[in-house]
Amino acid sequence: MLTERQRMILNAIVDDYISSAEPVGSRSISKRGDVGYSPATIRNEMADLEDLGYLEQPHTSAGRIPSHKGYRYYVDHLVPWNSAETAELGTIRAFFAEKLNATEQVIQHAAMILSNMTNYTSILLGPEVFHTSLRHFQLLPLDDKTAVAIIVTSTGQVENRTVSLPPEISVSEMEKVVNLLNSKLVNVPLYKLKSQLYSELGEEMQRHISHYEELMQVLDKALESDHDQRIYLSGATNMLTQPEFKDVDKVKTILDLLEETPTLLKMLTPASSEAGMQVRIGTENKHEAFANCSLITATYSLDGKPLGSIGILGPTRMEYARVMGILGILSRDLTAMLAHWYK
Amino acid sequence: MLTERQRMILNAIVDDYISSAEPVGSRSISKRGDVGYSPATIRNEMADLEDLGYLEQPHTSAGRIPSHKGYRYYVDHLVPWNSAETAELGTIRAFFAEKLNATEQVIQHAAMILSNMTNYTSILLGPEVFHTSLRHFQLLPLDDKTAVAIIVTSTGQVENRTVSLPPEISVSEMEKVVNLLNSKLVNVPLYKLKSQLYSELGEEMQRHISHYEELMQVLDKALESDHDQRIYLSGATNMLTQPEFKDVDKVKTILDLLEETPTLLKMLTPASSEAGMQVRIGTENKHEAFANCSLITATYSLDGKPLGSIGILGPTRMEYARVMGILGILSRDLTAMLAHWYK
DNA sequence: CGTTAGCACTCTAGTGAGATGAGTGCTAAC
DNA sequence: GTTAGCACTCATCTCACTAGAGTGCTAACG
Repeated sequence: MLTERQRMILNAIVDDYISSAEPVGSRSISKRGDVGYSPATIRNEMADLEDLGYLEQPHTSAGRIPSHKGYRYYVDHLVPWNSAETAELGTIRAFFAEKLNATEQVIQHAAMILSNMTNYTSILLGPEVFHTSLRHFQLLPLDDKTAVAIIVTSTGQVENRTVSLPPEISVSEMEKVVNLLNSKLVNVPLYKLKSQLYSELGEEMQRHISHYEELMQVLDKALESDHDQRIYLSGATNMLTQPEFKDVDKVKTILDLLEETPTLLKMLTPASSEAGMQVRIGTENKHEAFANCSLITATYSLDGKPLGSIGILGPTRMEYARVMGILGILSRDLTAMLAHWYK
Repeated sequence: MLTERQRMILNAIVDDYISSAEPVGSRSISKRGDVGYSPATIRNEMADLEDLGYLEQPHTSAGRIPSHKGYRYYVDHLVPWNSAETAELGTIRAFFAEKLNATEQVIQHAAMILSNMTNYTSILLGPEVFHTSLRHFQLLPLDDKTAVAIIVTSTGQVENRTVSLPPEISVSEMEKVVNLLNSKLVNVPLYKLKSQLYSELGEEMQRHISHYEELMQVLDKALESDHDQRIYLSGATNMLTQPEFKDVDKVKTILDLLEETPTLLKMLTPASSEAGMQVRIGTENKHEAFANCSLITATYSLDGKPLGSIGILGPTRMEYARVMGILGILSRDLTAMLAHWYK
């Protein structure tokens, strides 16, 4: 349990370090004014805080920097929550006022806005297709061997994939099946699509249609969602501006990881399942390359169900208060917009 | 006009510098063996080559490095063309053997292969949609206010965009129009779509359909291609491995530019119009941030018309021979594949 | 007893003076 | 025409030294 004074000092140190990226000494804290003690007193407290594990010393004669535990305490107990609200609200409201009309574009645009506002890297997880339902299915022949399968979801997203057609199946048969699908499977959630295909339609199709096996293979391929979630990344190069990443090699491994969709998915998906804001500091992220990074995530939802998440990746020395404020507003607004959109 | 010996020496210097990134001295060239002269002789020639503008000296007591003019000469006259062929052919052939079946996926995958093979950054320009034609158009209502417009091109690419519907237009009218479009505009090149819409169908529609104005606005919006070319970037972070870009600030501006689609388009489009391979060295690229970069581009085509281009961006000290070899093979194979695909 | 001033101590970062060595340009000899 | 030899240049490395920031401890103060 920390004393009030210790909390003040810890808060001051984290604040200072966030904006300067330099170890902070007792004198500079004393001079800030909000902690009315002499450097000597502060030094004593700092020594205690270090013993408790909240601070670290790069070397004997340097100031202190927050440890992971220190950041965690700061985030959990000290972050001045509402500080960002007023300042940033304008930009975000202006963004939503633009009323872009495709979900995908909104998200993509939001990623850009986020990274520009924060100067960190933003990672947005698009609406989870699994939670949306089928609006329309279509199979469009390109030539005698191939066709494009188009799936439109209830949120207006369009997925398409090219499939090759077995020569045994005639065009008219194909059409029959597509019509059947559209009449029976519309409004079925995407993740149930395949199972319903077999359970509800299997029998009927087997009766009316020859080459059942081959046809099912085609449909299987067509309904398979290769990327069930889309990832939007923006401002990855902002990593390079952080002094702690001036070492090119380290930043290379981070940027490389950011190019890998599976890695990002793995980082964001746990957060997307439960609502609210989550902060993962340093090694709390699985990947050791992110040991010096923090990831703040929030979710947006439709009908109370979390649909996707928005995240900001930055150094552990991140402007937590500001970023959390911005993310909070954006996720609320995004949720509100989606609700308004799809009633 | 360079003497044979000068060419040999220039060639040796560029080769050496490409692999070492260090200024190369007379002694090391003499020791290579392929130039059978003493360091002193080579020094004399090097001084001449510097006077002629092919070489540069970072400072008096350093070796020489190739100037832009030197690289240009190397690329134009000295590149050992066929050296790469045999070595790299395997990987590329294996790639095409996989027979991915959607143009888009092939290109995207090709970008990855390229950047992995070369350790540079690859920039691919997707098939220019303008040169393809309409296969199918569809307008799919989402709710009473919005609809998804879907355009399928002759190469199987699917474009989609959300449009908002004016309340005056009824669904049945909408359907009539879409049917009309499909019967009249299929196989029309995309870039002629809008003009044909007005010239061929305008009159007829005006006769049969009320709310002509509003409807045309919707169609205008639906047929507008926001990105008529898609850009695929891969291996941007490979820039970070080059010793000349160890300065984080410089590499930041480069990576930032690479995130801007318009910049990339501007860099690649001139190259995509004329067939063959192009090398732009250093300041030959418009952007001053690319003063230390070279861009090698090749085009792939369909029916003899260049469709798009593939490019490799690296430091001026690039492995020209290898990259040009790889690009040559890949562009030929890509062309062959497209030809085979769409007959 | 909590707080503060003072002081010795530690350690990093920066500076400047050699020393090193790679590489050149020139001259003279082969 | 080619090469060996040599003086010269200049970046880089090393090392010692200094300055400065910051600490920990002790003793004094209210």
